[in-house]
Amino acid sequence: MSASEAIIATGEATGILPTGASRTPITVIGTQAIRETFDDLCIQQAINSRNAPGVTQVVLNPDAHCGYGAPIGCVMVSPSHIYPGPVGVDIKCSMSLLQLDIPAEEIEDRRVRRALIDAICERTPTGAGRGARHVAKGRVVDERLGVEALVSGASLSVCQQMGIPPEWAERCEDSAHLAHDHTADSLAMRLEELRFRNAFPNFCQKIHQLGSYGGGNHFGECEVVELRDREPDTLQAANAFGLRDGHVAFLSHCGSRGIGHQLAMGQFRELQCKFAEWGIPLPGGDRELVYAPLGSPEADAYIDDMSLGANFATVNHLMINALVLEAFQEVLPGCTGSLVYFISHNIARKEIVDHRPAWVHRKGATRAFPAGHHALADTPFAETGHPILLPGNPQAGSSVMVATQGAEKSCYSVNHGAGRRLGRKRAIRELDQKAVDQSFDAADILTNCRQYPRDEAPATYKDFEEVLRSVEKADLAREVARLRAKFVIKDGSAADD
DNA sequence: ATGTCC
Repeated sequence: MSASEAIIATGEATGILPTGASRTPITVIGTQAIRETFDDLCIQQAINSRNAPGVTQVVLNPDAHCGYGAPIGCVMVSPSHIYPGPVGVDIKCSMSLLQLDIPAEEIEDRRVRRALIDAICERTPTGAGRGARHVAKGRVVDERLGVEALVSGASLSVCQQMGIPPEWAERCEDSAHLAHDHTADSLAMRLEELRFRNAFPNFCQKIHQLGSYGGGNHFGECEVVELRDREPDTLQAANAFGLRDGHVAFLSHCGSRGIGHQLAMGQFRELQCKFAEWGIPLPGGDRELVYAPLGSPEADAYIDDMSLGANFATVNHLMINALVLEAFQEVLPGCTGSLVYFISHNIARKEIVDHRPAWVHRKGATRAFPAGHHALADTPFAETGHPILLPGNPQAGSSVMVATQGAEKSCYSVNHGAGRRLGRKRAIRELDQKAVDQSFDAADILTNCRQYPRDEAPATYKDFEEVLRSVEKADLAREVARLRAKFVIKDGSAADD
């Protein structure tokens, strides 16, 4: 039986995979059209993850596709083990949304939008590369403050020193990540140890990347908020989120940049060496699925490194939002902005699953706690559920959703976007540059790119409507607002040849 | 995702 034949559909929206008589099957979220997008390797990765030691549940989301060890677009739960691969190479890659008090009409004029693009690009660099690409009005963070950000995340002190409104920390899924022993001191010691071992060449250059987007699928996007409907539930959620219908908002997607990459790769390498040295069998024979039992020095080290990367990503996002707000204020003096939410889709968190604590690894998956969830008790979202930020593509729009009680079936998780349909190489080979650029022009969506990267064109992503239909039919979440793109900030250097 | 080949 081939891997894809192992999918058993149990309804319009969910399917299961048999993975052995005694285990809970994999939960698959997706309409039939979506399930057909899962290729054999993606399914095989899900099965390997499900059969891996200590794993009690795996959820495959509609945006799933092949990843490092585990599919991007999956949730893996373990009460006893931690898995670096199912967090991924970009630790705490996340979404954030800034609501501005600007009516949509004020940015209708293309010249205003062009000025905004320039003002934002002067502050927030895009692209990979050594350190932050030089930008005229970026913010330089020195070594001492960089260390403080890595160790304590978006603390009051860090926010104040970086010009981040401290109240934004309350609008974070997690504003700070602690060490394995729940202290920040151990994180500081771990960071010192890593630097002593020279695990961070060019540390200061990596710190300079605070406030930058990076490349690949990372982006900043100016949106107009369009509430889904005027039903009381939608209005209550929109109100709690601080969303304003018909007004401008700014959506950001980025992660922990070079430092998270260095931390993740270092962990993969070290654990793979230990598995080889000790002759431990690899789950599904895949070295990308190495793991560590909780309580072991290896697990402690991974949790610490993940937290360091996660704190960088958090401060990076908040600084980007502060810089974007500053750019808006330069072009449209007097405007104000407030953070709707900052939420990750590449992180492992300790949560309660089936009444006991477990590490929930979300790899290209978004936490989805509904109204009344115990973990939201002391947050602004206790009565509504927190905002779920899902990038679709600039032409289909992006979505703000909120979880329903049905999200329990997916370990309180949803997808993290549309998911890739075409591989990058194939997209570059098959898509016509002129057609891609003209499609943006026709939709009146401006970009900072001279040429929009073909491997990031909307056509390279799955049908966003079908993905959202999968989420709603499975009764995981409902849409609160659609975000309509007005301009995109992205690394366009690859398409420039 | 990534100092995308030190």
